[in-house]
Amino acid sequence: MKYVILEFEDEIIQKVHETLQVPKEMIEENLEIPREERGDYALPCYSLSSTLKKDPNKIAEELSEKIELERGHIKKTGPYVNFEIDKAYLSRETIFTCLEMEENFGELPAKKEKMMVEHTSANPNGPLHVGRARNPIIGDTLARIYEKVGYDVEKQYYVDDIGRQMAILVWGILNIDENELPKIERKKIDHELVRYYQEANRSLEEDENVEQEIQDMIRSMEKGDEKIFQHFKDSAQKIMEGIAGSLARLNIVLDSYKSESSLIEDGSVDEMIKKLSKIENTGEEDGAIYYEKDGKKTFVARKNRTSLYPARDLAYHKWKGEQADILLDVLGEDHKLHGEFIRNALEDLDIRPVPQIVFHSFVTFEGKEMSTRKGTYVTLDQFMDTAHEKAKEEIQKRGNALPEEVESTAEKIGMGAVRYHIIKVQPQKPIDFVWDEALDFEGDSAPFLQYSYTRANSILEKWDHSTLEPRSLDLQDLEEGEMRLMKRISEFPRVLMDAAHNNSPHLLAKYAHRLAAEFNQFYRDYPVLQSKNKKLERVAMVKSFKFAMGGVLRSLGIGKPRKM
RNA sequence: GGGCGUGUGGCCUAGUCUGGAUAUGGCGACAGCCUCCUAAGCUGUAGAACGGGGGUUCGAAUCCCCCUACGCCCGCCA
Repeated sequence: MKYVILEFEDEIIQKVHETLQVPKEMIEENLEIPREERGDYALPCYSLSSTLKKDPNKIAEELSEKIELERGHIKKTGPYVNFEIDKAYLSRETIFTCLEMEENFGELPAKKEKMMVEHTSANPNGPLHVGRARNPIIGDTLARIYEKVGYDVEKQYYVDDIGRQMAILVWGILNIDENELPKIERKKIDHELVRYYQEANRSLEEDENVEQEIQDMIRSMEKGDEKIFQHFKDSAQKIMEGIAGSLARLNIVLDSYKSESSLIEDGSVDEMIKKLSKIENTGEEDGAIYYEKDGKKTFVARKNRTSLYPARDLAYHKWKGEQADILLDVLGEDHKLHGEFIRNALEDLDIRPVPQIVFHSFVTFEGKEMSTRKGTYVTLDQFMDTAHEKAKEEIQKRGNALPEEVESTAEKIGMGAVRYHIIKVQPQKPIDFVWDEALDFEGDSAPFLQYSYTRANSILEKWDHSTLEPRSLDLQDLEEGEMRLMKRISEFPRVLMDAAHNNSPHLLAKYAHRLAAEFNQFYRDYPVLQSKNKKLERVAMVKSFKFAMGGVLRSLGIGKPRKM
């Protein structure tokens, strides 16, 4: 793999470093990507000027005079130095790299570290709703990005099969007559069972005895009552089937599941509580054990010494750390404090690695909170079905897809739209889910990306497939828009690195949109198959785009329709 | 009361970490483009001094302080 853009960056940093004798990190920090007219990279010399105690104009002048770039040129503009890469060279090499790597274009050398990305981990008490879908979409996209950047990634789901939520569900299943429940609106196990959960919550509010019965269940489960324990595990298992089914439709597949109950069964939670009680920041109150940091107490064990969630989650993180070198958790913003606790406590216990945590804020539905308990939500399944139907309608309206492919194409477009709609917004920003926006298939949407891909595909299908020998192409006199397209393509590995480094999957979505837009312009301006003297060259560019966009879509978990 | 996060044209959004040269893109609006590889596309116009105020700086959407609106959290729940 040869990525000209990365080589160019290195060259700039190296040469500025040699000329000014300032640390490379400092140059790297200051090097930025300016607006297009000014070149590919820019170095403002102001902050260098304070360390070097020299006029920034002088520094810019010195750099522009002394530095000779192998594949590009350098220009001083006031206190700035602008670097421009030789576009013909960049385009040529990018074409070669794309044609050689095909859809692996953009991937970086394999790294030694094993990574574990934990995402979703929703309580198994009912189907995922649109709000809960944000977590898996962020998690899966990050996992895909990290894979592309070279890590071996395991996608993990932590199944909370013993909490209060489970007790409520199990109580409902054991005590509520199916006839009292509303009709099933979808034949899917999680949708069927959530009715018991919702009805149990209603009983809980109306009847005080129910609370007592649920407490009793939790107590007997904790005391090791095998029968109750089995009920908990079975119910969780069933709901998990439903959740996994919904996720699979979005191209989200977990590699492994770890249940909370297993950590209790194998004694690792007790062990963790023992470890905790030995460290300085731990205290006891009334027999209960807590961890304290910055005046904030987190209880890890009750006075009867049964474990609390924080202790179990610590044991879980210790276990994860034994499976991988780098840990990444994707959590809702309600877990921020808990996340801090986990990181602090692991530090104090000297347990490594400490996880990186991506927090995302909540999704509201047309301004209102979504709640599984209250049943006020749009389920992910419902969203996916509606997206599929809308995509199907659009396909039929246009009539470009083959009849036998309508369903599979509608699925790719619909599911792509779902994922893209969620992933294009940075995680920490709140999303208000509005049907019309979610199902807008124009502009900044997945179908826009897929459309550009099918356009490329369509050209390539019409091409006679005559021999295309990259090295014998005439790539000397490329036109502006051709080079712009290749430049855009060449940025892919850089974007992947930035998205991974900042745990910002939305950066990839933004790039995907820029890439598709660039191709749409190329498509308008440069006939490919009708071209008299550049047909093969342009076919090579279209192929390059198809490979690059194919890789981008794969990293976003979005399907690639052939026609649409 | 305290902590964390968010506030950018009518609406949604990038940029904020790592301060820099005319603030990104989409929706909507208006005006255009299909005898030519799919118009889910493309071109153009109008529209924001970046929640408010103060400060640091040669320079602030970006850093610091105060205020404000909204979300989340502050349980021997998870």
